Amino acid sequence: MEHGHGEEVERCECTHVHEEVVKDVTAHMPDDEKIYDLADFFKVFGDSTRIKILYVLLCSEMCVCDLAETLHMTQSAISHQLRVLKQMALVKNRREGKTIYYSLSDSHISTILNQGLEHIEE
Amino acid sequence: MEHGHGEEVERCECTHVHEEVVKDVTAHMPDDEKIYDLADFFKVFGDSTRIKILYVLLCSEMCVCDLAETLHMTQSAISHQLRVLKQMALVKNRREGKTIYYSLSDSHISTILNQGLEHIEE
DNA sequence: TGAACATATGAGTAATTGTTCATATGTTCA
DNA sequence: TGAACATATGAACAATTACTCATATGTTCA
Repeated sequence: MEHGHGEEVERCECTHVHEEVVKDVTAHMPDDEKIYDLADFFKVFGDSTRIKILYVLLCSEMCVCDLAETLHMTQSAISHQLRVLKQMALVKNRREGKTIYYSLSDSHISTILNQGLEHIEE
Repeated sequence: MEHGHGEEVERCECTHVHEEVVKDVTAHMPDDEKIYDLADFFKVFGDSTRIKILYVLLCSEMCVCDLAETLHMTQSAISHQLRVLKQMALVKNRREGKTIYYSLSDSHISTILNQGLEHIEE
């Protein structure tokens, strides 16, 4: 049983592909670009330092310095991670003199964190 | 103004820590272990191959071979990722002869994916 | 203006991770 | 039983990533 695309590299050796299902599912998949964006989005949640930062900001707006103190990490490490969170539009900041205060910029965040918690708690 | 823990390494040079806020927030943080589990959970969603697999399975139960065909990837690569998804209890499988069918094992998954989509679509 | 402070950032490094390749495990059927 | 098939897995490698260190940017205040 041929797969019908001789010009492509053969990826799968199985001879019994269920072609209808494959076609059907393929038709209902989100665009590749959207998939990559989604993965990048969740990647941001896939680091404990960033999760901690989000939980802190869920509780209170905070400056970089206090975040570092709270999480027992260097100012630089926190600053780097805040940059990642900001790029993904999860946090925003405002300046007050020398100090820069960060806060959550999206209301989905607690929902997403809670869904995650529900899962890992079975 | 001392921070009051001389035995610890000094992580933050700022001299103006807002101690009350730090204390308050610290008291309301989830356990470290839970934070790590959460990060590990979201890490699983932070890869486009795994996201694709989840979207496929959201649509239909499927064998490893068909997944590889659908996503244009090797059987081995898919199998490795299915292992990760299974360890996180996101997918389950059943055997039927030589074939092993995978399907979603958790109803939160579509909710979580949708929350992510909502965010990246602004 | 210049010193002190709060934050940001680039380069370097160690650790993690996704894929490939080769091969092992487990099932069916002649 | 042994050949063919479907899936799983370990080792190796390339790419990514989180942190550190040094330093740059930007603000305040004397």
